[in-house]
Amino acid sequence: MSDLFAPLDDHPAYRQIANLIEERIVARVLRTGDALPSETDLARQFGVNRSTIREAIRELEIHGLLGRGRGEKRLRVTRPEPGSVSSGVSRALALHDVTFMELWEAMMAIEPAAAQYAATRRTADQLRSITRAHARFNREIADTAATVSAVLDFFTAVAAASGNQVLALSQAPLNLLLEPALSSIVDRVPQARARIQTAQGKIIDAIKLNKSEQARSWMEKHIRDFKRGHELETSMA
Amino acid sequence: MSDLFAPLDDHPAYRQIANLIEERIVARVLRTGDALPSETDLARQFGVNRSTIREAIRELEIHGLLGRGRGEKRLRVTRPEPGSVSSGVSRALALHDVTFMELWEAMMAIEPAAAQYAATRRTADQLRSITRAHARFNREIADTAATVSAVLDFFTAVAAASGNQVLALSQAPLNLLLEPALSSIVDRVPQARARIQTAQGKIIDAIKLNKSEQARSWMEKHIRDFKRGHELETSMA
DNA sequence: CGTGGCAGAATTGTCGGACAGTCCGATTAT
DNA sequence: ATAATCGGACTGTCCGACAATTCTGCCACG
Repeated sequence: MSDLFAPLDDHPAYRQIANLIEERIVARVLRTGDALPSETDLARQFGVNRSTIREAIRELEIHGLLGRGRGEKRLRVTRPEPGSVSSGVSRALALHDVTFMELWEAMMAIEPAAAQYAATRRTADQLRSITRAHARFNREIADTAATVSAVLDFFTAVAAASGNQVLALSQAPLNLLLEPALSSIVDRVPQARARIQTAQGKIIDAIKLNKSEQARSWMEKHIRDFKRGHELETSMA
Repeated sequence: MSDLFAPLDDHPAYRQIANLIEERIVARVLRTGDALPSETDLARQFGVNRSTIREAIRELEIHGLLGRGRGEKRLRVTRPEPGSVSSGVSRALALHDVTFMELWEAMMAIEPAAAQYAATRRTADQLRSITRAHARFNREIADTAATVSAVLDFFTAVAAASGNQVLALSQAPLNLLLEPALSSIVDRVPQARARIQTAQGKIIDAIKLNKSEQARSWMEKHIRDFKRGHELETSMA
């Protein structure tokens, strides 16, 4: 199984430094909100050139571990938000030519679970977020883009209300993948809007009344509908 | 909903360049396997300094869109693999203090689905990967770390066999989060090994015989066991 | 006492150039 | 044809520099 010699990979300095800083952040030595030392200072501490430091921080910045408020110069330690991570995942998936079926299967696994937990754990505030997305969906009947965006917001709000960060973070990338497919469906399948509206309403009712089983099963129906919509849409292409 | 003025964010040059190159990659102008022009050349084309180019490339390299084979100098376009993306996700989750219950709920959503699809779609090769992980688990009864790693490999192999890249990519980060918790369980709950062994065996049988419902339900049992194990383990801490 | 404004220090983004180590390709030797 | 060799190309790292912007301490003023 294992060879006698492993291929040695020499990590360039900027990668090592990135890892070192990351360690400190994950170990909470550098806590969220703390400002990072200046690039010059870091260069001195690590005994490398500022250019090298810059390449290292770029890595952490991209991972969302470092960031800065708008118009702020110094970097500070931040906690990566779902959005910053999910874009990376969905770009990866896009490049792998994900099919609608793959996406759909994943949604069938994740969204109903999220709805179920949302029904038992949602706060009043989270419920409001969900209804707000639903209201926006009802309002934006004309504009396809706005409609789609409201649907995605609905999913995001439900996932957030599940009180489960892992589910929320797993759900986030699905949205970005769903967007183009959903646009076509909404555009070309007339009955789609009405069905989405009904389903969202039922899901909200269940979540409001803490009926987890109902929330789950309505979300399942809702997602199933997407498959039907997609089949209709492709058949009329 | 939308303010009158959006906060304008000036994109630094290295970010713009990164986006430009990324566009070309996503649009398949630069295709997988193609070698990227040299840094000097890119600097000339974009009319910026090589340092700037380097910071831009770093971004794409981290996202897994660029990479180089071992001991290769030139960068080439690559497709991001689950591993490269998942580490980012799980780091994000780790920083958010994910609880075992959150992780467990997500596993309950994803792993049974993966097992189910694996049972209907696995190739002979993928089945071999799964059995190999199982065999390694059986062999490594002494070393906790090796045992845990074999369990994680089992999950990875099943997810890969599901033939669904979205599920596979959603599953990957869970492994990294599971590792520490599973180590404790394996270390301190004596019956854990036996139960894992049984469950893996049943799952493999079901996948081998293309019995998707059985694969799903055994995977569910398997994951449920983790919760029991975790409860036992914490109660004896 | 709080507020606003200002000069100077600090910091980032970008630039130019430089050099050692290593990889690649072509040429030459076996 | 295969193996050794050599020069060019490229990356990783360093140095030094400068404009633009932000931060900070200080001072005047209401």
